[in-house]
Amino acid sequence: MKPAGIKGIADALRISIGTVDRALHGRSGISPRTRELVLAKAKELGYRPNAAARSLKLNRTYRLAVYLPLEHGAFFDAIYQGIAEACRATSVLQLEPHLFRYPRLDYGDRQLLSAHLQEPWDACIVSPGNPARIAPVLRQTIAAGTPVFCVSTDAPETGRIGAVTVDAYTSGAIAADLLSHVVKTAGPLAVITGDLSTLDHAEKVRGFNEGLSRWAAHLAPAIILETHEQASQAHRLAASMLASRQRPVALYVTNAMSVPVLQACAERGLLAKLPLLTTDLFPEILPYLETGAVLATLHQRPATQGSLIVEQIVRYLCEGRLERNQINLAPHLVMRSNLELFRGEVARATPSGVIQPPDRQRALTPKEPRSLKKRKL
Amino acid sequence: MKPAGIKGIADALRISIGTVDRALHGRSGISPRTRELVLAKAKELGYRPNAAARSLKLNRTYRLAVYLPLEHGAFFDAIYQGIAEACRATSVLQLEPHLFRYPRLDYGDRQLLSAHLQEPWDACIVSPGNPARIAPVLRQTIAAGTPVFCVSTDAPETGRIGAVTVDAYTSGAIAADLLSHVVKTAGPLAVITGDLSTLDHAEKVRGFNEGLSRWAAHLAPAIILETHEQASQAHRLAASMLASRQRPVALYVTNAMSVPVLQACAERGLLAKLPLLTTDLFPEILPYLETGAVLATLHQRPATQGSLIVEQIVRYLCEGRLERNQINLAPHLVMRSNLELFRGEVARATPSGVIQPPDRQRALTPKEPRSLKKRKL
DNA sequence: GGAGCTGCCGTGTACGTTACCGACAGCGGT
DNA sequence: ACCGCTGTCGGTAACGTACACGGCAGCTCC
Repeated sequence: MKPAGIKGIADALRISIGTVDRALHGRSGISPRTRELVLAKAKELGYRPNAAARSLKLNRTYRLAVYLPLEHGAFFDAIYQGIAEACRATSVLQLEPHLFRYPRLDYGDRQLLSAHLQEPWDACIVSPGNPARIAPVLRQTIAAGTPVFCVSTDAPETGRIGAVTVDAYTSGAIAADLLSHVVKTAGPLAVITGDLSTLDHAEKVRGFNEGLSRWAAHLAPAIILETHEQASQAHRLAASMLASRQRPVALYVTNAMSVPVLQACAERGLLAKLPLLTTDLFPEILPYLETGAVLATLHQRPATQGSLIVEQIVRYLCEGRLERNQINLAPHLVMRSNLELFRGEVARATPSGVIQPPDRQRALTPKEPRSLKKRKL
Repeated sequence: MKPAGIKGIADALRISIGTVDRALHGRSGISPRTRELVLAKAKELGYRPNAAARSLKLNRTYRLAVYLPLEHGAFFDAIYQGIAEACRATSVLQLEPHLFRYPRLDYGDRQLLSAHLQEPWDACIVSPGNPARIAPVLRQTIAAGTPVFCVSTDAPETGRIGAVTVDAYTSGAIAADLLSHVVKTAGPLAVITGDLSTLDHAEKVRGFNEGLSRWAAHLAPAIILETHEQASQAHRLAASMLASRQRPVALYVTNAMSVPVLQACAERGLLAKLPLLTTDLFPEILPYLETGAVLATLHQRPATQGSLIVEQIVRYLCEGRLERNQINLAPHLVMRSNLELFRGEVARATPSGVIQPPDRQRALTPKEPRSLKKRKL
């Protein structure tokens, strides 16, 4: 009826629970024959370890290393908020998150991870902006015994245990889908993105373009502008594009550079005229959403991603494996009509964009020259 | 540093753990003075009961009564799927959900709940279609010691412990928001709804109308059609409306009666012409979404609601209270562009629309005459 | 004044698991 | 024959909590 415990197996085989424990957990000091017998009986009786008893016995705090970039502060702050919140809410075992931040999406993560290779972390969370670049270090970390979990972006080929992402391709496709219905006049569309060498942005652009070609034959293919994550450049590019002869009929901003772009629109009096789609939800964008100047923003639900990855970690630490090792979330479409429901998720981050845990916080200072950013990938 | 256990309090006061236990759990056999001392020390030391030890000690299965209507089968099936899934996934304590179904949203729930008043349920989940009508029974249930949780719709004035809902008003508002951008030609809008006496539908219509007046001055106020949850009537009403002189320029279906309405549209060759918004995600609607005949559907995330309410129950059973007793979810907007991400959530329900747990399943047969539906409320 | 009762409190056991200690057989070496 | 070593297994304390049981005062009552 009910699944037998370790004692049930021991009684059924007339051996001691110590032997059963050795067999089930691959410990040494047991003959291969006995191990086979125990494992067979365990499967027969449907053994499921009692998580409560286990976490009671080995009552330790699990140390969780979280590596997030300082770039896109508000977004990654919200991810860490979700992580910390979930760690606090977990009742079955106590998790202690430690945050480490590095300067940019594509630089600094490897140094931090390498430095921690010898330390006894129970799990670590990374956000691999450039999966291929960081893969070797992740493989080393896994080989050293620390399970790796990915959030926001994924690196599946490294053997990471679990991942929570939002589908970047779908984000782009949704943007195209919406604009295909809203934009009736023919004309070019514009995509303002960060850096196409970043997987996330490339996927969004791909989804947007494929969506356009499928659903919006009346619209010209999109103009792609790369801001390289600099506000001044974003403003300059947007302004010059809006002043040009080939003015776009709608805009889609795939990164957090919405505000300078919106300012450029406002300067030319196009705020109410031009359908605008943005990405993420942060305080500065709220007024634009409320007035309808921004049609919708593609909310990547960072807090949800953070709490889900912790949920995966808990499950992995308890059961030793994951049935679904990748969770692909749908981005939420936030508009003036449902904005109220998301107010709780915005602007809970610290103003500075840096979260300082009381115990240990190390932020790497950028020493590597900027030119190293261009890699062969 | 770390929160003290029951032993820590006992040592600090130089008394036994038995006495501390009596004080903390309000048991008899302790003097008021000692109890005060213990409670004060517990607060001072920041006592947090060890969930693992507790659930190990009282290693019982909690019995969970789930009351859901047979009407709108697919939707409530999905809620139960979410509940059952979450019960299985809970490692800290074992939950055993028992499903009871009653014929209609507005009839049959009271009888089931009344009949169970004397039974020892550890918690129950209800979906109060008409909160005012069922409130007395819920109050009785709570008074009898069974904590009540609401899903899909809420009855906050009854003293229920927790609730998970999607914001019906926002669903309507989102529909209006979308149509305000998509529909450029002036004309009336049509809302096909169930029964305006149901709170859920009334709220959606209210949200839709207020959204229209705020954001779509160019569109005439909506025509409201009540289907009373009958497919034939839905088809008839939609067909006659589409044939009338005042043909609407867009449709919004707030209940699960989309398919007959869509068929009526198809019969008049309006499928590609008329912007259509629907509610919920079920297998029959998938082709319409794929082709773009349905612009978007407002997915009320029944599985998510189910798993979240179980999460609330677990938290309540472990900690004795809830910090947030109401969770208001945002509906997901499912369109052709993000449909793929939701395929896993659709059509996992049993074909008959009735889930039969192996042990005990009682479905009330409708005996009460239909006329009783009209109550003074 | 002892029996019986009540109020208050300490002690012990059990929950299922992990980790460690020690028992015991078998073996080779001295 | 004794020692030491290895491989295999049994036994058991302990994790923090819940709860039953028993003890010890103080009291009443015949």
